Order: sequence, then structure tokens, then C-alpha cells
Amino acid sequence: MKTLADIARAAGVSTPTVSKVLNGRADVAASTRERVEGILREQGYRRRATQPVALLDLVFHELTSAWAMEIIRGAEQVAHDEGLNLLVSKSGGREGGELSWLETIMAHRPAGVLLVVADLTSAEYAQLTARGIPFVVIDPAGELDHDVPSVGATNWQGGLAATRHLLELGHRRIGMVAGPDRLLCSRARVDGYRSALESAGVTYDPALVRGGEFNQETGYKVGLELLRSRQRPTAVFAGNDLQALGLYEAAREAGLRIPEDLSVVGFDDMVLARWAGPPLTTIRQPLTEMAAAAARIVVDLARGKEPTATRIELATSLVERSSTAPPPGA
Amino acid sequence: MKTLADIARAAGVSTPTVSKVLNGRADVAASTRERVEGILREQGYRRRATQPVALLDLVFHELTSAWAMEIIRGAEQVAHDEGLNLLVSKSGGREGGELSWLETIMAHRPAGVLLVVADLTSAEYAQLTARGIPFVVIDPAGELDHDVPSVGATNWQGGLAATRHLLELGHRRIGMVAGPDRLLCSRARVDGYRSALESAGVTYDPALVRGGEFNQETGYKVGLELLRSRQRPTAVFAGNDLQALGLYEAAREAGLRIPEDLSVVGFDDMVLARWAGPPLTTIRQPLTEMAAAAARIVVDLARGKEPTATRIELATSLVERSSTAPPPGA
DNA sequence: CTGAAAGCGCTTACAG
DNA sequence: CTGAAAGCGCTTACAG
Repeated sequence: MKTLADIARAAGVSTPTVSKVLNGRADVAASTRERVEGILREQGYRRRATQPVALLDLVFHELTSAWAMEIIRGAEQVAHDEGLNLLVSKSGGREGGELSWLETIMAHRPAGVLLVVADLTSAEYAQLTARGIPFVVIDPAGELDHDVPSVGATNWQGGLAATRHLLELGHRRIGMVAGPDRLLCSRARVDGYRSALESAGVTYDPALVRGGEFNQETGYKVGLELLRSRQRPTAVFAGNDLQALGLYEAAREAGLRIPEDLSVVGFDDMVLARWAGPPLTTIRQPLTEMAAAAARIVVDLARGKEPTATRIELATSLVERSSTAPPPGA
Repeated sequence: MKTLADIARAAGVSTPTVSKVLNGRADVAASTRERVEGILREQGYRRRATQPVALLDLVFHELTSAWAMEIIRGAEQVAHDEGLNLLVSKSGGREGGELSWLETIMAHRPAGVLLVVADLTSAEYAQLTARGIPFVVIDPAGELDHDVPSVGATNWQGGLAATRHLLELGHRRIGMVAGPDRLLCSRARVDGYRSALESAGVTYDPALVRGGEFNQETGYKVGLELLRSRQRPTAVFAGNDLQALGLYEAAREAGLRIPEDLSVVGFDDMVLARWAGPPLTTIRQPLTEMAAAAARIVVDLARGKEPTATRIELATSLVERSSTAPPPGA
């Protein structure tokens, strides 16, 4: 690590002069400035920051989905309002000799950390807490210890609303493409589905619920299974929008029109839901607001203020488009 | 701004002790540690970072589009590989008493800056250069001074390929929804369109080209105009995917089926293109790769290495889906 | 486990 | 325009 003194020596000037060049002061001769700038560049000088860069770390497990953008937008808004700088990174898919995501974060000591769809090991929890770095989990993957602040969406109510919508249209045989069991949000959606059926007096049939990952391949695969079964459902609730789009493909392949022969409801309301053919009826998850709420909690925590609440679920809502209709022959 | 000494005084300990607490050293009594942590929190202490946080600034004009995510992904990849931390912010829509985006960036002295769809005023250019902060413009909005490094896509070739594809299907009356004239990429796409027509011996008809913003409203509005004109086009090349989706709506409203009555080609290949109804034929723009290339240039520049090239255009490519077909009656 | 003393990297105020 | 001197915020090495 080079110091100002090193640079000064190499440039044949004093440290104050180098300091002035670095800080863009006017009282340095042009020729001196140039020489010093050259040496700074050459020697790869990096300043030890004197102003604290107030950072807000936003950590995704994966940076793939369209999903992520809405979260970034919400976090950026609050970060900017609070004078913080938003640092975006991903924790997944990086094993081997490298520093763990947590070590990287510890190294730059952010004012706070936002974790997206994360499982926190208790070791990670302990490290974060020990260093007094406040954090909030957005859309927690699994159960969290009671005192970990988190922001989610009302997934159960969403599953309920989606299924109720189909029931109200007259559907009775309603299938579901479930997400992975390890994810809280996925289990809640399935339970909401089940609960809606039961309170409508429709018997829950486990054969109509098949699970997999939250992607379009699963929607396609599970969709084909459901649509080719003897008593095929007239409607399917997909655990998320990507699965719903996989279902679209399966329906096309099975020769079923949406919504005439098959109704489909998704979950998330990603941008593409609106543009699917036909536009997808889905449950909107307010990701931008969720991220903003999480950021505000973390900022409060960082400033030693007690946030009004540290466990929040924001409301989901049904967005009706054109992928749902009464069942055939209704 | 609180100092360690302030905290020490308030906690009734010495500064070294506070320093130890901050750095997670083991040799502090648990009770002392707790008391000091409490005071640190209470007084909102922020350290003046001693380790330099190596930052890469990624500045968007707007943080809205699905677009942005692919760029973030490319930049994050390189940032991580190079041990930099990716800072995401937006420059647009923030006038008034606040610091300009540039001042904010100057304040944290990043290793480099990546600007997306930006116009750089010469004052901004001068400031960045004076401080020796290297920067690269991704998808430059307008003409840049000769020595500003930039990474773009081959927009002209893309316009050419889109139009050629339609010509090869047999279309002769091909409309275009143009983007704003102020954007370089938009003008290049229009020129590519025109060039393809001319080299196929089809006369360029200015009445078939109508412009507006790069959004779906423009696609809809301009689409209706084109489709309701006396000699309506059998195919339309939209300046970007959002416009193409607006066109979809216009076609629906005009009672035209895609692709049977009207062929549509978009530009960008956003995720939603694949899921549109029908899936959109479009020109793919390799945003992730563009961002990664830009990040690599900025890192080289920051380390005083001469990058292999400072003006790059990455290749676009035609992605054929289901929105294009031979013209009716062909 | 604690803190006085020395030291580090940088900046500021000012004499020339 | 330059740099010797003093100062700032923090850390380190070490005596108790």
C-alpha cells in the first residue's frame, strides 16, 4: 500500500503538495500537478478514505431475475434520500478460495445491510450482530429467529385471493404449481390456496398440487402432468409468474386455449405478466415498497432509533387481466 | 461528526478501548464492550474508513427499465472479479437543492465510473478528468468527444438485420416506429432500416416512419396511425421492444392478427419479448456483455493500463420468434 | 482488561 | 507555488 509520502518522494515534492493535487486544490503549479498525477497513476495510489462513505449493502442470492430490479429501485430511493450509497452484490454461486460475502461486507463496514431471499446461518447472524451492523431480510427464505427484522409480502393472503378468484369464476377443479418447500413464501401460497378451497367447501386434492422450482421449466413440466391427467383441472394457480408462463407453453402443447379452456393465475406481477399472451392475471407483490420499507428500518436501526416495526408484511393484491374466465361449459 | 475521543469521554473509557470495541478485538471486558456499543449507537458514531473501499460507480439516468438489470449483472460480475464494490445510483429526476450526481460521485472517489445512456456536458467531462477518475459511457446518448471511452451495440446493423428479415419474408411496405432523434442509438436504427430498404430497391417512404419516445405508449399511438393509414404497412419495425408491445395493442384494436396480418420486429430482446403474445421477433442487444466490457475498460484505466480498445460496439443479433411471417396473400 | 505513549497517514494553516 | 510544522483521528505496542 503506497502512502502519500511514497508518492511525494517519487515525485520529488513534499507530502502536502501531493495532498493538494489529490484534493484538486488550485495552488499547485500545472507542471507539478501533472508530474504528481502521473506518479499517482503509475504507482496505483489508493487513498485511505477520510470522508466516511456511508454505505447501504443490498445483497441478493442471485442477480438473475427481473424481480431484482424492483427491489433495487426501492432501496436506491431510500438510500438516496438518506444520503447513503447503495452497494449491490450477490452472495450466491461463489464458493472457493474467495472471501465469503459476509467477510466482504464486514470489510467495508456499511451503515446497514439488506438481504434478499436469504437464509442466515446463526454464525452469520452472530457476526453481523457482534459488529453492530444492522440488517433486514427482504422476503425471508425460511423461518428467522424471532429478533431478525424482516419485510415480506402477505403470501398466504395472496394464495387465498388467487384461488378465491378462480372459485368465484365457477372453477371447482383447481390445480396448483407449487414452489420449493424450503421457501416460506412458497409454503404460505400453497396454504392460502388450500384454505380458500376448504372454506369454499371444495375438497383439497393433493394430486392437483405439484411442486418444483420457481421457474418456467417447472411450470411447463408440472403443467403437462396436470393437463394430461385423467381429470384435468379447469384452472391452475401458479406459485409465481415464471411458472405461469411455463404453464402457457404446456397449455399450447396440450391444445388448450387460455382462458377459454384453462384459467391461469400467477404470482409476483413481474413486468412480463402484463405482456404475456394473453396478459396474465396475477397477484401483485409490492417489491419496490418492500425494499423501501426494509431500507427505512435499517436506516433507523443504524441511527439508533427504534423503528416502528421490525417485522412487516406488505399487502399483495389481485391484478385481473385476461388469463382467467369461467370454466368451459359454465 | 463524533470522534472516538467523544465516545470515549461519554463512556468513561480511553480512546484505545473504543477503538478495540469497534474493531471487534477480544481483549475488552464484556460489560465495557456493551457500554461502549450502546454509546456508539446512541451518538450515531460513523468511522472515517481506514481501509479504502474500492468502488465502481454505475450511474443510470433512470432506474426503471428491465434493461437496467442486465447491465447491473454484467458490471457486478467484473466488479466482483476485480475486488471492487458496485455502487448503483441514478442521475435523473433529481433537481433542486441536492448535490448533483457528479458531486455525490466525486465525494466518494470511486476507482471508476460507468455511465448509462448519458449525455456528458463538457463541464462534467472536465471535472471527471481533472480528478483522474476514469469513466466509460455505456450506450452513449449522443455524440461523444473523440476521447471519451464508450461501449455500445451495433445499432445500425441491428436496424439493417431487422428490416432485411422482413424484406426476405416478402414484405415491401414496411413501417417503422422510431425512437427519439436525440439518441444516437435511435438514429442508427432508423438509418439501418432505411439502408436495408434502399439496397433491396424499396423506396424509402418518410410517411411510414413516425417517431416518439422509447415506450409502449408511443408504439401504440404511432402504431394506430400507421395501421389506419390508407396504404397500411404489412410489417413494422419498432425501435425497441416496448414500442413493439404498444404496436401489439394497436394491432389488436385495429383487428389485425400478428403475424398473419401484420409482422412486428422489436429491438433489445428484453425478457418480456420472449413471453409476449405472440413471442416477439427482435434484435438482441448484449447488455450484460456491454456492461462487463465497459467495466473492464474502466478497471484497466484505473490501474494505469492502456485498455485494448476504448470504443467498442458489440454485435446485435436477430432473434426469430413468432411475430413475423410472410405478408398476407404472399 | 485498561490506557498512556508513540506512531501512521493525511490535512491544514501559514511562512517564505 | 512550495513545504516545515502542527494537528487530527485513529491504531498499535506495551506496561501495568
